[in-house]
Amino acid sequence: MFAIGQASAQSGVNIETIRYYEREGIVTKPNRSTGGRREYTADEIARLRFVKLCRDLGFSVPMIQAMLSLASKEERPCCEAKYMARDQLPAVADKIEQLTRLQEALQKLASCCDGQSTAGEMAEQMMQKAYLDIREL
Amino acid sequence: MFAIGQASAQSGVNIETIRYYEREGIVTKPNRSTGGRREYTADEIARLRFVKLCRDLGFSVPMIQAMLSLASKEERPCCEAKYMARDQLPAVADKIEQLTRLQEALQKLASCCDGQSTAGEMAEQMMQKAYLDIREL
DNA sequence: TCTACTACCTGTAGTGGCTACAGGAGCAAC
DNA sequence: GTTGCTCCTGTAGCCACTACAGGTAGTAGA
Repeated sequence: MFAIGQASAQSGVNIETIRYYEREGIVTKPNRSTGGRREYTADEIARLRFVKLCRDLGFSVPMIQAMLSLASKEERPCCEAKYMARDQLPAVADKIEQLTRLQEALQKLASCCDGQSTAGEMAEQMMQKAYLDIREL
Repeated sequence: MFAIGQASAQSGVNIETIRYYEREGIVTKPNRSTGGRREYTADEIARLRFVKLCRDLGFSVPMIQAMLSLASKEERPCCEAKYMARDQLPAVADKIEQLTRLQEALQKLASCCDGQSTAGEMAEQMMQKAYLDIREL
């Protein structure tokens, strides 16, 4: 069992944010000690980490709740979870694709600079290229 | 030249949000018509699209401003832009890696279901696996 | 030219997702 | 038992939007 401070350190989620997630029902309420303090299991901490990961990746809370519900032990038809997972996949694939384009633009910018021309000129070219790529999506 | 409604439709950024970005200095002020209406160039719309893309990908506004400043025409030493681009790259690479893990977990969930066991059992296994992966980061 | 309608304007208030702070309580070590 | 840390609840504030109110520009038809 871990106190909220340990859960925060292990998950990377701010203590205040953990309590906020609990208030909002984004994560389940943990057990309490006799003194009224929250006690987290390793699994609960893993879920916090999962929420943080998804938030950092730009997913909305309702979307994260949908993904977490896939991991719930409720008896629901298998096909439902399958379709829910499939619903999330295009969004994930889109994000990966867009990030890859951004990465390429930044890599070019970081590598092609010859120390002669100004950064503005180089960056302008690269970012124009990135804009064009994005415009084609 | 495009009106704000067209800029919104082409960039996917809400009209109110475009005005907010202008107020906050996140994008430059566009020219105005004689009647005082905003008029956007294709390039300004591309920048709006770029901001939206980055926000959707979970980047903060200051980070996006840093990336946009790479594309500014200011005279600044080339190496500075290069280092700025290099600063952004690890964050982008991290996001791609984490999204790829998430994608794998969801793909397994979407494909391995045999229609016999409950979704809860399957998803629990998959998500436990995903949690373990994340824990190792 | 008048009227109706739509898209735009400024300004302000509200929302989602946190984050910080106030004031107090649990608990371990000395 | 008191010092010092971590925790508690509750509330207020911040960032990044989003919605709404009340009014103006521009356009199209009678």
